[in-house]
Amino acid sequence: MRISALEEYGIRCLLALAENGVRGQASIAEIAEREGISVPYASKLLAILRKAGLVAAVRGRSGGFSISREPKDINLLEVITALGGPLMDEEHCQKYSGQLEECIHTGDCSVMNVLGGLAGYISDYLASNTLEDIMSGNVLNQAKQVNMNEKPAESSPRVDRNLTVLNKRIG
Amino acid sequence: MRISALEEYGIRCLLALAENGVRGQASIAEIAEREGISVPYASKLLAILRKAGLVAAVRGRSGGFSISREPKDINLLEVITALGGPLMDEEHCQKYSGQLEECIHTGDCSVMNVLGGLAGYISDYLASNTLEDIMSGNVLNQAKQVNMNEKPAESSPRVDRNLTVLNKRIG
DNA sequence: AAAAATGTTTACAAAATAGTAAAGTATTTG
DNA sequence: CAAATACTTTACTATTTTGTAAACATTTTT
Repeated sequence: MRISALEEYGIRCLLALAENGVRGQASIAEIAEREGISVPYASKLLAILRKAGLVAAVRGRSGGFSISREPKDINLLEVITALGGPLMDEEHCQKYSGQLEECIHTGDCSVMNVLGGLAGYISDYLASNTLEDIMSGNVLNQAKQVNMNEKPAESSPRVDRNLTVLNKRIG
Repeated sequence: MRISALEEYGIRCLLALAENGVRGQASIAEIAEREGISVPYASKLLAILRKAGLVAAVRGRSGGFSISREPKDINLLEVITALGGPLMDEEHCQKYSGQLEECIHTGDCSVMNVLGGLAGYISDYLASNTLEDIMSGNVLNQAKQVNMNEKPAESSPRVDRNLTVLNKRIG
């Protein structure tokens, strides 16, 4: 489970454009140099971002790329999804249930419960951070779990529990 | 950003052994059949889990694998780390700062702030869920953010904020 | 209109991951 | 001790991801 190269560089390139503002413009060559990646790779990256509607391109001699929305209106979930697809798609079970016809953990699938929960958890984090947050250093730091109740007794393993997570913006 | 195949199947195989209990034993062939994967692939998978100390192997005619600790004492962070490495290692910046000598976003790196925060966030989730939690369907569901304060004014972008995240165990 | 600058597309090469195959080592059973 | 069973290791193939290259299309400038 890792951040892919495309995701990492995509965020960086988008931030570079975001700092230029919606009106500003930068060429592929400029972005590539600034981020230290090759021009062809930057081309590929920016094409993906353009098709996702995150940046706008102008061709021709005085062309270039600009960010298509204000940084505060672009969150990381949209960016990551554009660059690396969803964290967990519909085909996940079909793909990872092995070679059996139907998922062996059919019905109440415990693995899906925890991995689906993880995906939702991550999505929440990503959706909560905009490009503007990142630029201003105002991002969600990792959750610090306090008031973590002890595990429920074995005799009643399905008791619902609440636990408060204290998040703090770092700056 | 995805769950890798090794991680997915590794969790499943480990769960299969966990359901057998610390005393129980299962052969590669049995596990492979149960999970619908090939015997060679299950071999590779279980070898990784053994080297990580998560399962114990007994050779010979009446050999097989067993889980080396109680399910309540094995959390997902350990499993995921064993199967797919850490979410973000020390070389991350070196690897993804492009071809420049030093990271272009040196010092106060905004990208690292948000991605490091994400990694910590995910680690917290994984560390909070044990194999026993998964087996009993007692896993953390995705965070549902309530009391989300509005963004700070542009004039004071670095104001710290707290936001309460309500997590709920599903069952 | 020609040339230069710039984005677009397609194809290809390299590296990492996923999955398979086979030969080897250890233990039990008769 | 010999054969059967089961884990171990190494090597290999296939697929996906990463990154590069080159030809193409569009706009501006002269």
